[in-house]
Amino acid sequence: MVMSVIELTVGWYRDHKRDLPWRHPEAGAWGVMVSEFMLQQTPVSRVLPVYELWLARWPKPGDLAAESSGEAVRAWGRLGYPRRALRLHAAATAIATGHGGVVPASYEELRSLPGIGDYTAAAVASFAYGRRHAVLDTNVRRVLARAYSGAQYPANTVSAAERELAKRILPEQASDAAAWAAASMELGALVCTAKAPRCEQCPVAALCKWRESGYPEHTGPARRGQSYAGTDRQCRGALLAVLRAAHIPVEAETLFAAWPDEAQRGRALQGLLTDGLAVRTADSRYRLP
DNA sequence: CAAACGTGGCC
DNA sequence: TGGCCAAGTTT
Repeated sequence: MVMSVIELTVGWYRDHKRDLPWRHPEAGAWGVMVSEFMLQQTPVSRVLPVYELWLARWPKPGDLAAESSGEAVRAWGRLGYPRRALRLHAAATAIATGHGGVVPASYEELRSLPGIGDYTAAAVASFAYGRRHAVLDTNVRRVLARAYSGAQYPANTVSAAERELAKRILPEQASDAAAWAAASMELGALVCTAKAPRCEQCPVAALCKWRESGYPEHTGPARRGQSYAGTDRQCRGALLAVLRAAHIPVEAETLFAAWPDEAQRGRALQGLLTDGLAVRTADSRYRLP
Protein backbone atom coordinates (compact mmCIF):
# COMPACT_ATOMS: atom_id res chain seq x y z
CA MET A 1 0.00 0.00 0.00
CA VAL A 2 1.12 3.55 -0.67
CA MET A 3 1.89 5.55 2.44
CA SER A 4 1.38 9.29 2.70
CA VAL A 5 3.84 11.89 3.93
CA ILE A 6 1.88 12.04 7.16
CA GLU A 7 1.80 8.29 7.74
CA LEU A 8 5.49 7.94 6.96
CA THR A 9 6.42 10.83 9.25
CA VAL A 10 4.35 9.53 12.14
CA GLY A 11 5.87 6.09 11.71
CA TRP A 12 9.36 7.54 11.69
CA TYR A 13 8.58 9.55 14.81
CA ARG A 14 7.58 6.44 16.71
CA ASP A 15 11.09 5.06 16.29
CA HIS A 16 13.19 8.22 16.38
CA LYS A 17 11.64 10.74 18.74
CA ARG A 18 13.85 12.18 21.42
CA ASP A 19 13.15 11.37 25.04
CA LEU A 20 12.38 14.86 26.30
CA PRO A 21 10.99 15.50 29.79
CA TRP A 22 7.97 17.48 28.59
CA ARG A 23 6.95 14.47 26.51
CA HIS A 24 6.60 12.30 29.62
CA PRO A 25 3.03 11.83 30.87
CA GLU A 26 3.97 13.21 34.29
CA ALA A 27 4.89 16.56 32.73
CA GLY A 28 1.20 17.31 32.31
CA ALA A 29 -0.21 20.33 30.55
CA TRP A 30 1.72 22.69 32.80
CA GLY A 31 5.00 21.01 31.87
CA VAL A 32 4.10 21.23 28.20
CA MET A 33 3.19 24.89 28.58
CA VAL A 34 6.39 25.78 30.42
CA SER A 35 8.45 23.96 27.80
CA GLU A 36 6.70 25.80 24.97
CA PHE A 37 7.45 29.17 26.50
CA MET A 38 11.09 28.24 26.98
CA LEU A 39 11.45 26.75 23.53
CA GLN A 40 10.32 29.89 21.75
CA GLN A 41 13.39 30.81 19.68
CA THR A 42 15.56 28.73 21.99
CA PRO A 43 17.35 25.38 21.38
CA VAL A 44 16.32 22.27 23.34
CA SER A 45 19.79 21.82 24.82
CA ARG A 46 19.65 25.18 26.56
CA VAL A 47 16.09 24.67 27.78
CA LEU A 48 16.57 21.26 29.43
CA PRO A 49 18.37 22.29 32.66
CA VAL A 50 16.20 25.35 33.25
CA TYR A 51 13.03 23.38 32.60
CA GLU A 52 13.96 20.81 35.24
CA LEU A 53 14.61 23.52 37.83
CA TRP A 54 11.33 25.27 37.08
CA LEU A 55 9.15 22.19 37.26
CA ALA A 56 10.82 21.06 40.49
CA ARG A 57 10.31 24.47 42.05
CA TRP A 58 6.90 25.27 40.59
CA PRO A 59 5.09 22.00 39.84
CA LYS A 60 1.75 23.73 39.29
CA PRO A 61 0.71 27.11 37.83
CA GLY A 62 -0.41 28.27 41.27
CA ASP A 63 3.05 27.64 42.69
CA LEU A 64 4.59 30.05 40.22
CA ALA A 65 1.78 32.54 40.62
CA ALA A 66 2.46 32.64 44.36
CA GLU A 67 5.97 33.95 43.74
CA SER A 68 7.01 37.40 42.59
CA SER A 69 7.53 37.86 38.87
CA GLY A 70 11.11 38.78 39.69
CA GLU A 71 11.79 35.25 40.92
CA ALA A 72 10.56 33.98 37.56
CA VAL A 73 12.97 36.32 35.81
CA ARG A 74 15.81 35.21 38.06
CA ALA A 75 15.09 31.54 37.49
CA TRP A 76 14.92 32.18 33.77
CA GLY A 77 18.69 32.61 33.90
CA ARG A 78 20.32 33.15 30.54
CA LEU A 79 17.66 31.58 28.36
CA GLY A 80 17.17 34.89 26.60
CA TYR A 81 14.10 37.01 25.86
CA PRO A 82 13.37 37.41 29.60
CA ARG A 83 10.00 38.98 28.90
CA ARG A 84 8.93 35.38 28.34
CA ALA A 85 9.51 34.75 32.06
CA LEU A 86 7.32 37.71 32.91
CA ARG A 87 4.59 36.52 30.55
CA LEU A 88 4.76 32.95 31.81
CA HIS A 89 4.35 34.25 35.34
CA ALA A 90 1.40 36.38 34.22
CA ALA A 91 -0.13 33.41 32.41
CA ALA A 92 0.28 31.25 35.51
CA THR A 93 -1.43 33.94 37.56
CA ALA A 94 -4.33 34.08 35.10
CA ILE A 95 -4.65 30.30 35.23
CA ALA A 96 -4.57 30.27 39.02
CA THR A 97 -7.18 32.97 39.37
CA GLY A 98 -9.38 32.42 36.34
CA HIS A 99 -9.10 28.75 35.39
CA GLY A 100 -9.11 26.96 38.72
CA GLY A 101 -5.37 26.41 38.52
CA VAL A 102 -5.72 24.15 35.49
CA VAL A 103 -4.07 24.90 32.15
CA PRO A 104 -7.00 25.41 29.76
CA ALA A 105 -7.45 22.93 26.93
CA SER A 106 -9.09 25.09 24.30
CA TYR A 107 -7.17 27.06 21.74
CA GLU A 108 -9.18 30.22 22.42
CA GLU A 109 -8.59 30.20 26.15
CA LEU A 110 -4.90 29.46 25.70
CA ARG A 111 -4.55 32.13 23.04
CA SER A 112 -5.93 34.74 25.42
CA LEU A 113 -3.14 34.17 27.94
CA PRO A 114 -0.12 36.49 27.93
CA GLY A 115 2.81 35.21 25.92
CA ILE A 116 0.73 32.66 24.06
CA GLY A 117 0.35 33.33 20.37
CA ASP A 118 -1.00 31.25 17.55
CA TYR A 119 1.76 28.68 17.62
CA THR A 120 1.91 28.10 21.38
CA ALA A 121 -1.86 27.88 21.77
CA ALA A 122 -2.06 25.23 19.07
CA ALA A 123 0.96 23.40 20.45
CA VAL A 124 -0.30 23.17 24.04
CA ALA A 125 -3.81 22.18 22.93
CA SER A 126 -2.32 19.53 20.66
CA PHE A 127 0.53 18.12 22.76
CA ALA A 128 -1.07 18.36 26.18
CA TYR A 129 -4.69 17.65 25.31
CA GLY A 130 -4.63 15.87 21.96
CA ARG A 131 -6.74 18.54 20.30
CA ARG A 132 -6.86 18.88 16.53
CA HIS A 133 -4.96 21.97 15.43
CA ALA A 134 -2.56 22.91 12.69
CA VAL A 135 0.68 23.53 14.55
CA LEU A 136 2.84 25.82 12.44
CA ASP A 137 6.27 26.41 13.86
CA THR A 138 9.47 27.02 11.95
CA ASN A 139 10.14 23.26 11.69
CA VAL A 140 6.73 22.33 10.36
CA ARG A 141 6.75 25.26 7.97
CA ARG A 142 10.05 24.08 6.51
CA VAL A 143 8.80 20.49 6.17
CA LEU A 144 5.66 21.68 4.41
CA ALA A 145 7.63 24.01 2.15
CA ARG A 146 9.90 21.22 1.04
CA ALA A 147 7.71 18.13 0.98
CA TYR A 148 4.55 19.76 -0.39
CA SER A 149 5.55 23.03 -2.07
CA GLY A 150 8.97 22.15 -3.44
CA ALA A 151 10.66 25.16 -1.87
CA GLN A 152 13.83 25.16 0.19
CA TYR A 153 12.47 27.59 2.78
CA PRO A 154 9.10 29.01 3.70
CA ALA A 155 8.46 32.76 3.41
CA ASN A 156 9.48 35.11 6.21
CA THR A 157 5.96 35.31 7.55
CA VAL A 158 3.19 32.73 7.60
CA SER A 159 0.97 33.11 4.55
CA ALA A 160 -2.70 32.34 4.10
CA ALA A 161 -1.78 29.65 1.59
CA GLU A 162 0.44 28.03 4.17
CA ARG A 163 -2.33 27.91 6.74
CA GLU A 164 -4.68 26.46 4.19
CA LEU A 165 -2.22 23.76 3.25
CA ALA A 166 -1.66 22.89 6.89
CA LYS A 167 -5.40 22.68 7.50
CA ARG A 168 -6.09 20.75 4.32
CA ILE A 169 -3.67 17.95 5.15
CA LEU A 170 -4.54 17.83 8.85
CA PRO A 171 -5.81 14.32 9.73
CA GLU A 172 -9.50 14.15 10.65
CA GLN A 173 -8.96 12.21 13.85
CA ALA A 174 -7.72 14.49 16.62
CA SER A 175 -5.25 11.90 17.90
CA ASP A 176 -3.80 11.52 14.40
CA ALA A 177 -3.56 15.28 14.00
CA ALA A 178 -1.69 15.58 17.29
CA ALA A 179 0.67 12.76 16.29
CA TRP A 180 1.36 14.51 12.97
CA ALA A 181 2.03 17.81 14.73
CA ALA A 182 4.62 16.28 17.02
CA ALA A 183 6.14 14.13 14.28
CA SER A 184 6.46 16.90 11.70
CA MET A 185 8.12 19.19 14.23
CA GLU A 186 10.58 16.47 15.17
CA LEU A 187 11.31 15.72 11.52
CA GLY A 188 12.09 19.37 10.92
CA ALA A 189 14.29 19.51 14.00
CA LEU A 190 16.29 16.34 13.37
CA VAL A 191 16.21 15.55 9.64
CA CYS A 192 14.66 18.28 7.52
CA THR A 193 16.92 20.90 9.05
CA ALA A 194 17.53 24.40 7.75
CA LYS A 195 21.16 24.06 6.83
CA ALA A 196 22.23 20.50 6.01
CA PRO A 197 19.13 18.33 5.69
CA ARG A 198 19.70 14.62 6.16
CA CYS A 199 17.68 13.51 3.16
CA GLU A 200 19.25 10.03 3.21
CA GLN A 201 17.55 9.46 6.56
CA CYS A 202 14.28 11.09 5.65
CA PRO A 203 11.17 8.88 5.69
CA VAL A 204 9.45 11.03 3.05
CA ALA A 205 12.39 11.57 0.71
CA ALA A 206 10.66 9.60 -2.03
CA LEU A 207 7.63 11.90 -1.82
CA CYS A 208 9.45 15.20 -1.30
CA LYS A 209 8.69 17.80 -3.96
CA TRP A 210 11.81 19.81 -3.21
CA ARG A 211 13.95 16.72 -3.72
CA GLU A 212 12.02 15.73 -6.81
CA SER A 213 12.67 19.20 -8.27
CA GLY A 214 16.41 18.86 -7.79
CA TYR A 215 16.73 20.93 -4.61
CA PRO A 216 16.21 24.39 -6.13
CA GLU A 217 17.73 27.11 -3.98
CA HIS A 218 15.68 29.68 -2.15
CA THR A 219 14.64 32.68 -4.17
CA GLY A 220 13.25 35.82 -2.67
CA PRO A 221 14.29 37.95 0.28
CA ALA A 222 16.78 36.51 2.74
CA ARG A 223 15.76 36.40 6.35
CA ARG A 224 16.67 39.54 8.24
CA GLY A 225 19.89 38.99 10.08
CA GLN A 226 19.71 39.73 13.77
CA SER A 227 22.82 41.47 14.96
CA TYR A 228 23.51 41.38 18.67
CA ALA A 229 26.99 42.50 19.63
CA GLY A 230 26.92 46.09 20.80
CA THR A 231 23.16 46.45 20.49
CA ASP A 232 20.65 47.76 22.96
CA ARG A 233 19.51 44.19 23.42
CA GLN A 234 22.91 43.09 24.59
CA CYS A 235 23.05 46.09 26.89
CA ARG A 236 19.69 45.20 28.42
CA GLY A 237 20.95 41.68 28.94
CA ALA A 238 24.06 42.92 30.72
CA LEU A 239 22.07 45.15 33.08
CA LEU A 240 19.52 42.45 33.79
CA ALA A 241 22.29 39.97 34.58
CA VAL A 242 23.40 42.28 37.39
CA LEU A 243 19.86 42.44 38.78
CA ARG A 244 19.48 38.66 38.62
CA ALA A 245 22.67 38.17 40.58
CA ALA A 246 21.84 40.79 43.20
CA HIS A 247 19.59 39.92 46.14
CA ILE A 248 19.34 43.46 47.42
CA PRO A 249 18.57 46.59 45.38
CA VAL A 250 21.62 47.99 43.58
CA GLU A 251 22.74 51.54 42.78
CA ALA A 252 22.51 52.83 39.25
CA GLU A 253 26.28 53.10 39.38
CA THR A 254 26.60 49.36 40.00
CA LEU A 255 24.22 48.65 37.17
CA PHE A 256 26.01 50.92 34.78
CA ALA A 257 29.38 49.36 35.50
CA ALA A 258 28.13 46.47 33.39
CA TRP A 259 28.09 48.53 30.20
CA PRO A 260 30.41 51.23 28.85
CA ASP A 261 28.15 53.28 26.60
CA GLU A 262 26.35 55.90 28.66
CA ALA A 263 23.53 56.74 26.28
CA GLN A 264 22.86 53.10 25.58
CA ARG A 265 22.69 51.94 29.18
CA GLY A 266 20.30 54.77 30.02
CA ARG A 267 18.06 53.69 27.19
CA ALA A 268 18.33 50.07 28.23
CA LEU A 269 17.46 50.73 31.86
CA GLN A 270 14.44 52.77 30.84
CA GLY A 271 13.38 49.93 28.59
CA LEU A 272 13.72 47.38 31.40
CA LEU A 273 11.62 49.60 33.67
CA THR A 274 8.99 50.10 30.99
CA ASP A 275 8.82 46.37 30.34
CA GLY A 276 8.50 45.56 34.03
CA LEU A 277 11.75 43.62 34.12
CA ALA A 278 13.18 46.05 36.65
CA VAL A 279 11.75 48.40 39.27
CA ARG A 280 13.14 51.50 40.95
CA THR A 281 12.97 51.58 44.73
CA ALA A 282 12.00 54.60 46.82
CA ASP A 283 15.68 55.33 47.45
CA SER A 284 16.45 55.20 43.72
CA ARG A 285 17.99 51.78 43.59
CA TYR A 286 17.05 49.02 41.22
CA ARG A 287 15.90 45.43 41.64
CA LEU A 288 13.92 42.71 39.92
CA PRO A 289 10.13 43.14 40.14
C1' DC B 1 4.21 44.37 8.15
C1' DA B 2 8.60 45.44 10.11
C1' DA B 3 11.05 45.95 14.13
C1' DA B 4 12.24 44.84 18.79
C1' DC B 5 13.30 41.45 21.83
C1' DG B 6 18.62 37.45 24.37
C1' DT B 7 21.86 34.14 24.03
C1' DG B 8 25.05 30.72 22.56
C1' DG B 9 26.70 27.28 19.30
C1' DC B 10 28.17 26.05 14.85
C1' DC B 11 30.61 26.15 10.22
C1' DT C 1 35.47 35.55 12.30
C1' DG C 2 30.84 36.59 11.65
C1' DG C 3 26.50 35.51 9.82
C1' DC C 4 23.02 32.11 10.43
C1' DC C 5 19.93 29.72 13.19
C1' DA C 6 16.99 28.09 17.34
C1' DA C 7 9.37 24.80 19.29
C1' DG C 8 7.59 33.12 18.57
C1' DT C 9 5.01 37.10 20.53
C1' DT C 10 4.00 41.76 20.79
C1' DT C 11 3.61 46.38 19.15
